[in-house]
Amino acid sequence: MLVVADILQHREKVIDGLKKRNFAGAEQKINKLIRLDTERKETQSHLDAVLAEANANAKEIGNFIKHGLTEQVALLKEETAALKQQGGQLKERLNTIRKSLKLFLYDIPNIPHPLVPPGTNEDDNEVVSEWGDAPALSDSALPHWELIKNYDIIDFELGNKLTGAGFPVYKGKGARLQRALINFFLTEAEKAGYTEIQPPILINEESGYGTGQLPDKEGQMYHTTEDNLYLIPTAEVPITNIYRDVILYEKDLPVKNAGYTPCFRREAGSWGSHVRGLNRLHQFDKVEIVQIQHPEKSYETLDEMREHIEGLIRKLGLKYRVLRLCGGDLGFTSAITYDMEVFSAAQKKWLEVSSVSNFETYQANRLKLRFKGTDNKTRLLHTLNGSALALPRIVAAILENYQTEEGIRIPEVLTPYTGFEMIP
RNA sequence: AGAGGAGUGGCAGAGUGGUCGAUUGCACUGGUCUUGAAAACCAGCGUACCGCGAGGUACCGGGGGUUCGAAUCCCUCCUCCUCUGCCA
Repeated sequence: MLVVADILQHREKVIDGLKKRNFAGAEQKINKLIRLDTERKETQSHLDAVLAEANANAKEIGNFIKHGLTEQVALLKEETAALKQQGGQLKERLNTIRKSLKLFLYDIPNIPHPLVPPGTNEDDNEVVSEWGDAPALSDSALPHWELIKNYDIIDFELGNKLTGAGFPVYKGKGARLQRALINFFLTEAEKAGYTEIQPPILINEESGYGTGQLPDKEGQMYHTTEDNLYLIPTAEVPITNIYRDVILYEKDLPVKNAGYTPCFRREAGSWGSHVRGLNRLHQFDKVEIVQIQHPEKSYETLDEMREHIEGLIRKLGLKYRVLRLCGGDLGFTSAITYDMEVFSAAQKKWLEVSSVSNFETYQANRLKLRFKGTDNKTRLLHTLNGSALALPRIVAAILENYQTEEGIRIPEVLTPYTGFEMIP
């Protein structure tokens, strides 16, 4: 969430930023927020004064008792009881104000970075770069949902039987390809200096709030009501929440963590014919990279992460492009996001396989993730994360782009991990 | 899952109703001394909110309660340890 002090200091900038996102009622909401904060300060000051007086009385009563001045004790107790009642009311009011202030802050998204282009939807995203060539496929080339049937490597019907739509079963070389990709991505992350993490894939409510999935995306996560836990939609949640309520030292920065997890998304209401095959699933595998960085260095880090991700796609030999998301398409908690899209040759579609974002202090503020600088001051850190990479669409692109008459060729970098060069 | 015990500042560890935000040790930071280092000595050393400041307020696992006053008493939840049970 945004920092109230920043809102007070840069009111116009904040409002302009929210407008770039097409955030409805930006001005009114910010004004209301400022009023609430003023009220909060006033109430707090008042309460503090009352408590200070009550505390002084309590000490005085202690002294009276010590000296056996029972009448004074009774008198002062009575007086203090009144203060206490007043304090109770103020406290209640303060809590109410605090709560609605928090709700307001939860409701306000991050301010976009100046580089973020204006726009309302994905058509307004800016193509930053493009790399590679689409393979020359024969006329008999098939989309991946046909290929997986023909080669019997991924089975949606079986998934339907076991769980339901969007939970495919990977079989034989299909399963092995999954394992190879995860292994390849993790090894590359390790080479790039990331520490591998294996986090829990169920998280509690607090963690959900920490990285901003709650309350914004409540309905998008699978919820186990018995224990009030959520299945993670991305490894970002547990891996970033490791640093909830943590104060780091400047010398420990940047923190670089990576992890493989399955990811679970309900995708409520976003099902349709355009999401055939592996294009959209309820459960999928992903390797995520997360960095925690000094506020002045986070944009260098963002570039570094982007290069890492692009490197992976290049090594796999897939044609791709990089998009800078426009204000309207930007995630709630993100200040800037780049999407990497791979070209799926048979579908003739761009498929998003990675999204890398700088959240600046938005998550850190909720997480209370700070660092102690060399000046010994405590400040909020910047958090960043990116997919490196999400598997299903990469698999879709590999299957389609590498299909031949003899079978599906495996990209060279993967063969040490798969142990085979061809799915015949 | 049942019984018992415990949760205090970065760590260790005092404190069981009254100036306790908390003794002390270690660690850490600055200084003195030293050719340098170590040792010794001196000083500093949690977080948040309000205030220009002096200063005030809150926080001893979380939440609630008793009391003029709670780290200390009560209730509840969470976590950890020991034993029993169960289990991959």
